[in-house]
Amino acid sequence: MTTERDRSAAIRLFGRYLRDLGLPVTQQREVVADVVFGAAGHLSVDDIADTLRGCGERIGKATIYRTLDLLVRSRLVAEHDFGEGFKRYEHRLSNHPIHEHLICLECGKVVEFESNELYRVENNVRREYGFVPVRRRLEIYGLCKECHEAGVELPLEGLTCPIETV
Amino acid sequence: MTTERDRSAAIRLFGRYLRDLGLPVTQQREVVADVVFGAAGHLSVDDIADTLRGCGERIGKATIYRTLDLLVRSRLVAEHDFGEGFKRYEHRLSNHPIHEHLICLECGKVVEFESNELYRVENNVRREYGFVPVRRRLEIYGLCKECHEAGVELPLEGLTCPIETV
DNA sequence: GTCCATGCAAACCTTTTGCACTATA
DNA sequence: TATAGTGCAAAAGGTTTGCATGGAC
Repeated sequence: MTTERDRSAAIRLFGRYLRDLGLPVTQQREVVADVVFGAAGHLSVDDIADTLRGCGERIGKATIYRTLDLLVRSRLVAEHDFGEGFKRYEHRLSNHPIHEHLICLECGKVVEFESNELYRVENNVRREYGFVPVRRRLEIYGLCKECHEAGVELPLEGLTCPIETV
Repeated sequence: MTTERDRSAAIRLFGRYLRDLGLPVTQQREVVADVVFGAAGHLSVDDIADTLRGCGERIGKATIYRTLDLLVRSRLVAEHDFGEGFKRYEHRLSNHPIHEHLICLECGKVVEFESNELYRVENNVRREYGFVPVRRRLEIYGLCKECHEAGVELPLEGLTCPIETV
């Protein structure tokens, strides 16, 4: 969650970003940004549209998409694709601006975690492949603690013979 | 790349998978599978359709999508989303069935690499969060060796002030 | 002969775009 | 007042689905 102070500070930062680019700071942009900065989790565009509708704000989806594009460019917001067929958006105001995601295949819950090992991985690829890392994405899909403890089993649909032995 | 032997073995495995499920082994399914198993890289559906057209095969896209679904379910093929707006497919017959991807933001090249650190990461999340990992996805975006050596610089569009200091 | 697959086109879903109108600076 | 944004609806692009026909078993 975001504190009220972080939230308004973020909106001011977004305004600064827009002004630096010579773009107008419109009401719609501020309202969309406020929804994103004030939310805890990973919002879909529909989530944002629903929230706005709940507040009595009448903002078109095109404007939401266009504002999200600016928010992502400003790096105040991260865009995610968890394979659901649409994108999700998450502000980066937490104490852990760089984190990865655990996604439960049963209930869809997303847990965030940090991994220091990833820095080692990035150093390795830089050294071994000459590849210069800029950003990364690590998602681990599986069963969250609650689903696992509830005894959920995931059906394995693949070949009975593991392909590694082909 | 796949050897001719692996390729035909894979097609036989796919046939077995279909028969185990009581599904017909059709010509179209075998041809699509053959294209995927015979290709080196990460194929888009259009890549597959083009290859088929080049062979004089007249197979509808719906069939390609439906066959890819079966191939992915059989776990002989992996599905990827590199954020291009469409999926890519890669057979899993290599010597390194589990690998991650380095994706060049400049030229789009995809390099595969393996990371033992990831096992450690998975053990950590299991221990710390009670999360049971099933599959993972690690993609590192950046500049490949060639683009980096060619002096390519990526434009940074974000706020000048890093958000970590908000 | 019974299913199921195929191919085509239409539908679907998210995202993007064109355009007349409105608001910012 | 110039410039850019907004909202709506239409378009775009990848993927899925319905349905009549054809093929697998």
